[in-house]
Formats: sequence, structure tokens, C-alpha cells
Amino acid sequence: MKKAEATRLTILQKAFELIYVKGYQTTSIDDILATTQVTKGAFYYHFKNKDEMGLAIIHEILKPTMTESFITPLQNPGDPLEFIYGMMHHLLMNNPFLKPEFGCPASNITQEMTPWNADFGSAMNELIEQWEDTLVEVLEKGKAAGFVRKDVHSKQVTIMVMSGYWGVRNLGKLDQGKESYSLYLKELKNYLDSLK
Amino acid sequence: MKKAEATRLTILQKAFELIYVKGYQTTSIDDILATTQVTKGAFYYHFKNKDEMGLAIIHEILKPTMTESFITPLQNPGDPLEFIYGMMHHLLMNNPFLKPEFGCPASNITQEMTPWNADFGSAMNELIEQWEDTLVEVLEKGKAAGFVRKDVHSKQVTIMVMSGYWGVRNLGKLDQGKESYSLYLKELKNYLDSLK
DNA sequence: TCAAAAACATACTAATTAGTATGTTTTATT
DNA sequence: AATAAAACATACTAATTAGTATGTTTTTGA
Repeated sequence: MKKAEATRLTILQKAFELIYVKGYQTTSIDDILATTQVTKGAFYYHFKNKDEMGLAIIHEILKPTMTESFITPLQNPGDPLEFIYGMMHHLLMNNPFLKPEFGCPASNITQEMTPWNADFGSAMNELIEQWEDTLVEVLEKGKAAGFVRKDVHSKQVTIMVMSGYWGVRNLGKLDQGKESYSLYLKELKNYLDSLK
Repeated sequence: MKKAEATRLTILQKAFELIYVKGYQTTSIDDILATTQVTKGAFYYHFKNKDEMGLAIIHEILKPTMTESFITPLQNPGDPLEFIYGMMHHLLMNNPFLKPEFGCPASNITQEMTPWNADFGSAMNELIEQWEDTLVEVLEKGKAAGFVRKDVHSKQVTIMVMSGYWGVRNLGKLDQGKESYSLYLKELKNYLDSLK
């Protein structure tokens, strides 16, 4: 990788972590410069302004990460209900990057930015629609393969699952540990069983 | 009401609306002064600093509002599953104050403030525990009265319902209207039916 | 009614912010 | 090696921020 490209990527990655922890608006350019050891001249060489960097983070960091977490594992066949539960369990209990006290990066950005920046809104909408479409698709396949009842409404279930995940990621901020996560996962299992 | 008390209440109410729309950190004292027509001297007479005002909003505005919305209606007997569905439907579809693009005030504050201000965290935790306890209680009564299956785990269901609500309030920010709300409510109905 | 306290008003400060102006250094191309 | 462009560095600016200092007005209780 070229050196300049490495600088740009460092900024995006470190800024993403800072924003995950502190929020977008309260992460200052100077914060980013301090943790990356990049100077202001270099920063503004790579990005026109802060928002351009923010959108680049969504497209170049968040989107690939979510594709890797949600879309790619989906290529496997088998019971989609098992698959969905396993994905949620892994995300909530095993993912080493995501901390209960800081929630879900995508959820955080949506909550903070969407009402006031249409570009952030449509960028996040793309991500979420990709996730949504993938879940609907896998549920439909599951219906065809007999894993899921035929009268199940895949999109409704998808919204239920995504909402639950984002919600518990936020509820969990009020815990000390992962109690809410555990309770949520147990009930998610019951719910998914009811779709068989 | 005394005039000074009225000033204080105006600040809390208008600041609450501003924070709901703009977020806590990005709502400036000057914003609040401009919309309330209160001067800085008056503001700092009533509140030691911004955070004291924020906590007062939680305790004196948010908490009573939530009690009125979630706790009081709960005194009625009858089917708790019907009751929960009705409450969610009303909150999502009919509440005139809450707008899809701005989400849920309690959820917003939790997401923004909890990781960085322990006082906000424990204040919000109080609210949520109150809501949680109420839902658990009503579900237990429902089990006793035969409305809910005996093997249902009330706290798990409660976490599922609260997470779903907070999550769909955030998902809904990406919609133009209330599509996600409608889909969520339909599936919530299916889910609650599975607890009968 | 009249002083003391409560309530409010105005002008300021110091820190932080995103962004710019104007450089110097590094890299790539001939 | 020479040169132009790319990449980075430093010093600044103007706006905004929470909070303070120092007043004036209004209310209250003896």
C-alpha cells in the first residue's frame, strides 16, 4: 500500500474507533490528529471536511465490516433460524471489538446523525437495507426448505430481529455487564422457535 | 406557581424539546436561552451547570412523563398482552409529541450520555428499571390470571419488548414515515400471541 | 415600608472548535 | 538529476462554547 493511502486509512480507522466511543459530534478533528499522529495539513489533504471523513468511514470501514459480519456468513445453507440466533449470539457475546458500554457503532451513528444530516442518513440506510434484504432472503429460503413456517412474514421478522438487536445494544449500556444481552438472547431463541 | 418556579420549568421543558431534537451535547446553553428568552444570569441562578440541568430534565420531565405513559395505565387489570400491544401501538402510531425522525428521548439520552456520565447513566437506569419492573409485574399477574402461559419468562419478555421498542425507534429514523413501526407492530402481535 | 434575600440581566473570559493560509518535504516522472 | 505534483507540516483565524463577575430589579418578611 502506498504511504499516502496508509495515512488515509489510519485516519479512518482511528477516527472510527474514537467516534464509536465518544460519538461523532464530540470527536474533534484535534482528537483524531492526536491519536493518529497525523497533522492538520495531512488531514485536510485527504478530506475536504469532517463530514466527508464521516461518510468515508461509513462507506469504507462500517460497510465492509458489516458485509463481512452479516452478509458473507449468509452464503451457508441450512436453518436460517439457527443462523440468525448464532449471528446474534456471536455479535453480542463474543465479538471482541464491540463493548456493551459503547453499544453498536451503526446504531450510534444512526441515532446521532440521521435527523440532521441527510447524507449520513442515506449512507446508513444503504447499510441497513443490505442487512434487511439479506435476512429476508435467508428467511425465504428457509421457508422453501421447510425450516420456517410458510405463513411467517419474513420482512416483519427481519424488522423484529434488527430492532431487538439495536435496542438491546442500547439497553445494555445501562448494565454493568451483559445481563440484558443474555436475557434477550434466551427470549430471541423462544421467539425464533415459534417461527418453526 | 411562583414566577421563579415557572422560569425554571420553562427552561426544563424547552431544553428537553431541544435536546430531543438536537441531542444533549449539541444543544448549547445559548440555544436554550434563545428559545426560552431567559438570560444567562437566570439560567445559572437555577442550575449550577449544564449537567445539573440535564439531570433535572430526567428527574422532573422524563420520569413523570414515562410514569404517566407506562406505569399509571398499568393499574388496569385484564390481558397484559393486549395491554402491552396497545401501549406500543399508541406510543409508535399516535403519540403526538414523538416524531420518527427524532426517535425516543429516553433512548437518545441513554445512547449519547450513558458511556460518559455515570450520573446520567444511573438516572436513566432508574427509569428503565421502573418500566421493567412494571412490565414484569403485569406479566406475572397475567400468568396468574391465565392470560399468559405459565412457562413464559416475564423478564426475558420484558427485555424483548423494551429492546424492540428502542430499536425500532432508531430504525425508524432511516424511514421517511412509519413503515418500520407498522411492520414491527404486526410482528410484535404475532410474538405476543405466541405467549398465550 | 424597608431592608435583605431572591431572581434576573449584561458583559466578559478562557478554552475549544472546524477550517484556512502558507509554507516545506517527499515522491514520481522525465 | 531536475522538476512538478503529491503529501504533509505549522501557524493562524473566526466562531462557538460553558461558565463567571458584577451588576440591577423584583419579591418577601419583619
